[in-house]
Order: sequence, then C-alpha cells, then structure tokens
Amino acid sequence: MQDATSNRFRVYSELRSRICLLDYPPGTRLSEETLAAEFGTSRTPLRRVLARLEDEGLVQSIHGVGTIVTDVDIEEMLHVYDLRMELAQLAGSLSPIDITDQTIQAVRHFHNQSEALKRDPTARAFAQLNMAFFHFGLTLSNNVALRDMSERLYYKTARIWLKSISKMDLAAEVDIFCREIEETQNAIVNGDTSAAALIRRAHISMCVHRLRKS
Amino acid sequence: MQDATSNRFRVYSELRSRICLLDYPPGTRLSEETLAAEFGTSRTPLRRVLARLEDEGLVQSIHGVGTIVTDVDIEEMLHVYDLRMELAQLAGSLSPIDITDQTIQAVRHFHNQSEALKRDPTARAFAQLNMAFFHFGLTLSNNVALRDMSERLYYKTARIWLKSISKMDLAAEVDIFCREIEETQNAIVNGDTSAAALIRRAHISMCVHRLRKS
DNA sequence: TAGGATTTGTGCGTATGTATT
DNA sequence: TAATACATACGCACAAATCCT
Repeated sequence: MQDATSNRFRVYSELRSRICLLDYPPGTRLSEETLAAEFGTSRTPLRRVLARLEDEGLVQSIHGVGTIVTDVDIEEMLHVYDLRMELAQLAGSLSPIDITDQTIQAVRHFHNQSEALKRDPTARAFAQLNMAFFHFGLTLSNNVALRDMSERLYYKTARIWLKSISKMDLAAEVDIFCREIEETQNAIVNGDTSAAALIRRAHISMCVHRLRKS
Repeated sequence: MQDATSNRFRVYSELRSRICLLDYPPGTRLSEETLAAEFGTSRTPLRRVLARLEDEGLVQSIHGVGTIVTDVDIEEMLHVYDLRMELAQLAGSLSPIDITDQTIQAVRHFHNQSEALKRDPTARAFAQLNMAFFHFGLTLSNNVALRDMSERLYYKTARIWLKSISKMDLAAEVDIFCREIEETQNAIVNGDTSAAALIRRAHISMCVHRLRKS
C-alpha cells in the first residue's frame, strides 16, 4: 500500500490525463461519488484532488451543480502560449543540464516513437507522445521553478490543442512533429541545450500560427 | 455574508500574508482547529485552504505531526529569483497595458508611501509596501497567465526575502527601494511600460546580489 | 409554482500516525 | 518498551444549492 501522498498524486495525475486526452472533454460533469468508488476511496480524499485541479483551472466546482471540466477561451489560450514560448526558450539559459548519454538515448527513443507514429497516426497516440516529449523538454533545465510553471501552463492548454489538432490535417501535424524531434536530436547530440530550447520555442510559435488559421 | 469562494479566498489570502510577513515564521506549526475557530468555521473548509497553501509550497502537512510553515533552501530560492527576473521583464513585452492617468496616480501613491517609509522605516512596513508595489507591477501586463505565475513565485520567496532584509541595513534597503519607485515613476509617466519592466528586473537582480553577499 | 432528485459544501466523530514521557 | 497526548487523514451524515418535472 502506497502512502497517502503518493496515492493522491496517482489519482491527480490520472484525472489530469483524462481531461487533457479528452476522455473528459470540456463541459463534462465529474461525479465525486463515482470517482471515489472507482479509485477505491471516499469523497474526502478525492475532493482534495479535485480542489487542486480547480486551483489549476482544469475544473470548476459549483455548489449544487457538479464539478465541470473547464473550457478555455481563445484569448486566454493565446496568453498562455505567449508565456509558454518564453519559458521554453528559458529552459536553454536558466540552469541548463549537462547533456549525457542518457539524454541522447532519451531523444533517440522519441525519434523512434515519432517515426512509428507517422506510420500509424491517431490523435490520441499523438497527444500522448507529445505529452511525453514535453516532459522530456522539461528535464533540459535544472531550474525546478521553471519546470513547475511550464508544466502547469502546458496542462492548462493541452486539451484545447488536442481538440484543435483533431480538426486539422493530422498526418501533416505528425510530420511537423517528427521534424521537430529530428532537429532536437541534432541539437542534443551536439550538446547544445540552448539550440534545443530555441527549436522548441520556434515550433510552439508555428503551432500557434497554424491554430489561429484554422 | 459572502459566498463560500470569496470567504475561502479571504482566509487563504490572510494566511498567506501571515506566512510572508513572518507572523508565522518557517517551522511554525499551524493548528487546523485553532484557525478554524478564529475564522468562525469548521476544520473542513480550513483544510481546503491549507491544501492550496501546501500545493503552493508554503506549508507542509505531515500526518500525526501538524501543518508546518516550510523553509526554502538557498538554491531553490536562487532558481525562483532567476525565473522571477525573466518574468518581470516579460511584463513589458507580453500584452503590456496602455498607461492611463489611473496608472500614473497609482505609482505616485507608491512614491509618497515610500517617502513616508524612509522617514520611519520598519521591516514590516517595508515588507507590506514592497508587496503592494509588487502587485502594482503585476497590473502592467494584461497577460493573466504571466500575472498568476509571477504572483505565485513572489509569494514563494517573500518570507525568505524579509528574513534576510531584517539582518541587513534596513535604511539602505529602503533607500534603494525609493529610488526604484522614482525610476519606475519616470518610466510610467513617459508611457514606457517596457522600461518600467526592465527597471524592475534590474532591481531584482541587484537585490539577489546583495542577498548572496550577506 | 412547488417539490423531489441530485450534487457539492460543511461539521464532526473516528482511524491512523507521531512524539514524548 | 509501553502508554498517553495530540495532530492530521478519512468516512459518513446532513445542510445548502441547483435543476427538472
């Protein structure tokens, strides 16, 4: 049996994933009692998790109504992306890591997975790989505050990104993603964390432009 | 009677202030029952507030021990300051506000208050004015995500700053603060939000250098 | 308009964990 | 080592708010 904190994080992480992978699309009503039963606990610890999700803006609890997955308006999303671009670049200059074989191995792993995704592209698999690659990007800086803020902002808009991507040309988006990973791999094997961060920023910027057009 | 959300924020805000003004210095044990009685509620809604403070790193609840105000190690604090400097500068470039008479009036108000502080400097009054001026700085950008992240990071280190300031030359620090406000006032009356942001960044940077020396 | 069904918010007793004597 | 005191974590019952018939 895990301790309470670990278990709480497990439930939090699971719900966050479901929201961001659109298992719970915006507007979904989450039932405290149902979720408590599913995770084998009571309402109290589950409410602790929902409270955190509410503080982070992923759900909103309304007395007498329910706990509802939020939507994000376009202006707010653009603000978040503006900031995320800056933070992505900062990962290359604020306490960047020393690149080791482990780092190189990790990015090669993503390269392989992205090629596999190109052969069989689905929106969900794309979202999952994109999320995993984002977490890899976080590890490029040792600045914990930067990592925490970046993660929080990422999860705030991830579901909106996925919703938009689903309406766009999936194969084309996966192709762009593959090239981003290739470019990142080049930067990483050359030991250039700063370049990897700039590549990330550039791709976020281009992604926003495509989102605005659609 | 306020609604539940407003009341919750009021309690949250009050406790956050007490922690950051060192009414509750690091290591203090907060009693759920005592605080619940003080705010005229039961333990349950108070625990909701403590949960948020814990998620933000200001306190840590340990089963069987208590809820303890955290300390911050020096390395973590330097990481936060590195990031805060960047965010302060970004306030001038990400959705900067149009400066109005109201903005100018606000900064003049701070100028007056800082002069008053110089005549009768206390660590606590300094901390309070510094906090209020920080909130003014937040209003220079319309990017809500930037404001939220900046605020969160500020409160994460504010109590450590105050603890250090108390051991330094208070009059000298107040003097520097007054000059920062004067410079900011010049930038603002000239309608130059970007300059105001750069001034802020510069002063955070210099503050960190002084903190490291002490 | 009224009332019942459903949902989140609150209060409190109990379980569980920790520290001290 | 054991027992006592005391803190948070949990589960449940009920209050309050909303929605729908």
